[in-house]
This record gives sequence, structure tokens and C-alpha cells, in this order.
Amino acid sequence: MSSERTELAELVLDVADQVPPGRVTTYGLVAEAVRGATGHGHPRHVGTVMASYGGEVPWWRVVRADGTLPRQLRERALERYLAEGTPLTPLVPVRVDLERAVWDAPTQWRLPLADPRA
DNA sequence: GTGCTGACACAGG
DNA sequence: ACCTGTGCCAGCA
Repeated sequence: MSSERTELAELVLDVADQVPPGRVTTYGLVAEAVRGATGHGHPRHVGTVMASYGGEVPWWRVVRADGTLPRQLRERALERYLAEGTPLTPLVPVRVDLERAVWDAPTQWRLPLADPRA
């Protein structure tokens, strides 16, 4: 079945949409989850998808590996974090406290793997 | 088909 | 804390 967006994009958006409020996941983890389901997917692709369709999902819950976001989005995301109580580091620059807020998609939300028993 | 771009990750300086 | 280079690969001109 053909999809307007790519299959990859659909999965990325799906994962992003599953992240609970107050928690976040990373581009790498999303890519890992998608990769488990499709065999394809890298952090770079996740970023590309988010840039195109991020508006449809809670984009601020997908952060970089060190808990930061792109400059342009940093301020806007900070508002969201304060609003939903996302754990932030007390140090500057403010970034998400991944140790407490990370939501491991591959573990918390099992994607339909090609071979569940593998 | 060819080449550049990118909401990345990681290592260095 | 910042910027640069490298590896990665789908999407687009």
C-alpha cells in the first residue's frame, strides 16, 4: 500500500506520538525502534521526518542524544517542558535530564518486529 | 543518475 | 560552551 509519506515517516511519527507527557526520547532511540521494525532508519532520517511533519506530533519530546534541542526550537521547547514538568538539568544551558526523562521507545513500546523471536 | 542538504551522533579542538 | 569534521542515508533539485 502506497503512502503519501514514506513508511519510515509514518513509523517515526507514530513513535513520537507515543511519548508520554513529561518524558522524552531521542532521535537515536526512535531510529533504533524504527530500524527494528523496518530494517531502515537512522537518527538523521528521524530528524528529517520531524522537520517535515513534526507539527503533527509532540516534537519537543524528541531531543538530541545529550538532551538538547536545536537552537531555534530550544526556547519554544522549554515552555513545553515547564508546562508538563519534564525533568530539566539545574545547570545552564538548560537541557532535558535524560537520566530521568528518557522514554526508551524500543523497550517501552514494542514495535512489530520483523521477527519477534529473533 | 549525480550531488547537496539535513530538527543527528560522536570525537576533537 | 562553541565550532568542525566524519559517518550515516533518505529525500529532493
